[in-house]
Amino acid sequence: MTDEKDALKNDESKPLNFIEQIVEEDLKSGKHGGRVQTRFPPEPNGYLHIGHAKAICLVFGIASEYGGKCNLRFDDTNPITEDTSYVDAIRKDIKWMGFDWEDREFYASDYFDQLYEFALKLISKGKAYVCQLSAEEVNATRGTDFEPDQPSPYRNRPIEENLDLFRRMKNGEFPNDSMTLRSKIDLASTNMQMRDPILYRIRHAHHHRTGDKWCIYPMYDWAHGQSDSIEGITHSLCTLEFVPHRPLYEWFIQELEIFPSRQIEFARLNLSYTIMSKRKLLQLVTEGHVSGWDDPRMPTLHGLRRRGYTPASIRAFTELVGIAKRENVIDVALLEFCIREDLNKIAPRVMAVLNPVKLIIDNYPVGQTEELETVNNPEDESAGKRKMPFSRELYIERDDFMEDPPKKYFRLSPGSEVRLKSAYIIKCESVVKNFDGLITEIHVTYDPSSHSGSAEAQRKVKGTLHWVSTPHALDAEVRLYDRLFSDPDPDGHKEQNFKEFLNPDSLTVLAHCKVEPSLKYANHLDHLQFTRLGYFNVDPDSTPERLVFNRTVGLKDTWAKQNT
RNA sequence: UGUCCUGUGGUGUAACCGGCAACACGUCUGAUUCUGGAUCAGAAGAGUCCAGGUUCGAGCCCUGGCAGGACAACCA
Repeated sequence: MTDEKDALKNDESKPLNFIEQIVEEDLKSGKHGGRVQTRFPPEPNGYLHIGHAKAICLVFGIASEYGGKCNLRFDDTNPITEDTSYVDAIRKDIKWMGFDWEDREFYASDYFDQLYEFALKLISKGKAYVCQLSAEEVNATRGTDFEPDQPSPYRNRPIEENLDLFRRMKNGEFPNDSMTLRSKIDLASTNMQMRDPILYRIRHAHHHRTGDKWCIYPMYDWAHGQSDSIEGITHSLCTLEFVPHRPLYEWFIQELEIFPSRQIEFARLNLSYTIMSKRKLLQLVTEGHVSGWDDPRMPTLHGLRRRGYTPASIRAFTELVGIAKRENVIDVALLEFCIREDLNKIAPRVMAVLNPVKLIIDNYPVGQTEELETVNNPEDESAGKRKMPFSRELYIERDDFMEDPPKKYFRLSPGSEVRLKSAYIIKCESVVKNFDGLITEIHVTYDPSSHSGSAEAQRKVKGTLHWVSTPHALDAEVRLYDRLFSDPDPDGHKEQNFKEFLNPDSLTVLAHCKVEPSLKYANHLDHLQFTRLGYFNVDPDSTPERLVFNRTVGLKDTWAKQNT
């Protein structure tokens, strides 16, 4: 991991993204004494997804690239949506991605006391007031783009009274929603965020960390920037939707005279055919469209992990998508490219027949079995070899045989010769069909001198087929996942509409898959490549009695064109 | 009808102090046959949102438009 980062840093040909440029300028000018400190600030109200992975790689990456540190800080200011189960899931995901926040695990709720003191300071300066308007009433005072808001009747409440009321708010003397603390900024600002934003609301709710200590909770704007300052964050990286909040972020820093963290925004990741909105993902879970946050079809890190994605492939992906400020939609094909590229190197090749048809070798002795050696991974010699049982009856893929083949069909057909992977060259002699005309047996003869690896075996044949020995084959269940949504941009649709694009065929279970016997106790194997079917992992529910495999990603779909 | 952000091949990201628009994915073509849908070789595809201006020279600087996005939660 560290080596990888160092290599990146030393790669002069790699252009700097705009954030790296900012950091380097700051370093050059000696800002903050050359210190770089970032943070990853998730709200524990959902699972992390591939979009968060981009942010994680960015903030941890920037820190390590410039000799800094990155904190993990849970933005837990809203007790009614947050939960410790999410905290645990988020921690697990960041570790899985390969990043380490060491002992710097913080919580915005750690700063509630400090934040309260800050609020008292703001009130004392006459820059905040306790407002007793209801949410509806506040809305009614809102102006328009070119009309200022009407001032709250409580806007000019005396400082002492504000201090008293705010203390009593904190002490629980008032019911939920009865009053708020608002900052006093500029009701005519063209930036809506500056029109007396709310700092605190009353919530008599149990918090997953502070319990019942507090009944007033800070809003995002009041908590986030100040938490950055408290931690001495030098570069506070966030997504574009917070751009209009930056003036407020800076206003608080100036008024409170605290550490000047700088907020820098970048464009969030969007993936085609994929939903990233946490709210919508939650809906998929709660309404039962998926089995949970870790459903293999979910874009969550938990889902991707269960599906067989590797952290390295996701890191490579975030590197490829880059960092910029323009809205973007990344083609899922790029993510799939990254996982194929990774798995191609590490996944052992295994024989599996999805749609089997029997192949009988007429001149092979009845009852004989031999063990043939085959390489586990042609891309990686250190992966070693294994034995495959071979016998008179085999299964091959039904579409690897054609009775009446087109010109460039290089697989098996009447009279043609092909090689059985790691075994012998065979020649098709005849076929047996049932009443419906369906082929039930293919009869072939084999060339005993064409054993894989022998001198005679140098003879060229047109095609190579994968196979499994019928008496030795294991039954397995293979899950092929299609995309969850049929629309390229389901996230672009507002509100409920995204559900119209749910793909009813997103999960297909195929029984009757035949796999080679070496997979009986394959649970320890993380990744496999089933010949021509794609990359798979072993489902956590799999047992030796019931083998279940998830397809991580299919192989690149050019088979039809190659037709060989 | 406001403020802010952003406009570069199909997608994404580059292009130093203005100097022949590059890389990756995707697409296509060819080679290759013990599977590797890999690999190798090659091709097509943008003249940088538009219109002016400055300049020997503009994706980059200036002016004016246009388009897309964000912002009007007691969410973050």
